[in-house]
Amino acid sequence: MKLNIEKISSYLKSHDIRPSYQRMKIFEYLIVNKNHPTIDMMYKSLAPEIPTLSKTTVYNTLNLFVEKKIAIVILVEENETRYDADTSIHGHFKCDECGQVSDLNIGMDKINIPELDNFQINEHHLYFKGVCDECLKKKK
Amino acid sequence: MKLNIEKISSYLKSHDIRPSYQRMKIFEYLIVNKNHPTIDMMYKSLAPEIPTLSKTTVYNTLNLFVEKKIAIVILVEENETRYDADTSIHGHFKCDECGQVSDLNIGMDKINIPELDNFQINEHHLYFKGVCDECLKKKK
DNA sequence: ATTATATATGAAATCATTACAAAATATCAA
DNA sequence: TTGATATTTTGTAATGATTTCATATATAAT
Repeated sequence: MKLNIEKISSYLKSHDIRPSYQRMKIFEYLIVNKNHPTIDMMYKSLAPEIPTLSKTTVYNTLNLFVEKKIAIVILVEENETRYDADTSIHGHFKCDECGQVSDLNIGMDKINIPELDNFQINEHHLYFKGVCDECLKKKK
Repeated sequence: MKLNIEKISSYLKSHDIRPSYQRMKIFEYLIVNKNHPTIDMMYKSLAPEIPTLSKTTVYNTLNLFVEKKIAIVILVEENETRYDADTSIHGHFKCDECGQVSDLNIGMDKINIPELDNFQINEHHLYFKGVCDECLKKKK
């Protein structure tokens, strides 16, 4: 997706979200950074640019994005929630050393689970935790 | 694993955990129920039997179990943590209707992820959310 | 028995998230 | 443009899960 304002605006509109300034900046943050941020990361990053920004607005906006299905919740930690504007089915890896969360290209179609044959599946979640190759190199 | 006290006691000891009454009852709860409980579920279930039980003890005990690797943390909800005494690699399904969390037999070996070739993987997490077959029948 | 160590307990603190009411902003009809 | 109305944003207070901490209790060692 391109980054210009009009693209973001029409993308939000097409998902029944009125494109306010805050909503556009928050959505832009997600697609530019692709870093699976926490609420606090987004707030800290955008606050200088939007001095009146309230953390509540970040919460409200992300809840709206999830409800309208243009973002998903990612749980890789016990104490905080992360978000991703990539709603396609894919996995994640969290490095316990550098803290980065990266994407994994995993089509869930590869995984066949007979136990779920008669189940209705709404959400797919796959993630790993460990140490990434960069951090492994540094540790040597 | 058998359920008798001595088996539990020696299992805890073999993992460097002193088998106090509370610890044994909490571990017994996990392997008898296999229901991936929250702290509150364990506390409410055991409190009548152990009137002096404190919720802090349940927290402390589960943190100890996880540290000593005889239990794992399961994240399927944003607001609460669940636990499982089955530490083998497997997946979970949470039904949004009845709330039950069930096990899935998924060897992660089936999933080959080239992106992680040079990564050290410590934890594997796979879960799905949706509606189970029982609840689908009831809805018709 | 006595002392030392480990564990359990409950109250208070912490921290992410939500609820709520008021202020600010945008939309729309005239 | 103006005013009326609905929507969004904001800040504070409330909520709820989890942790901290000091004390009490139980267990182990001498």
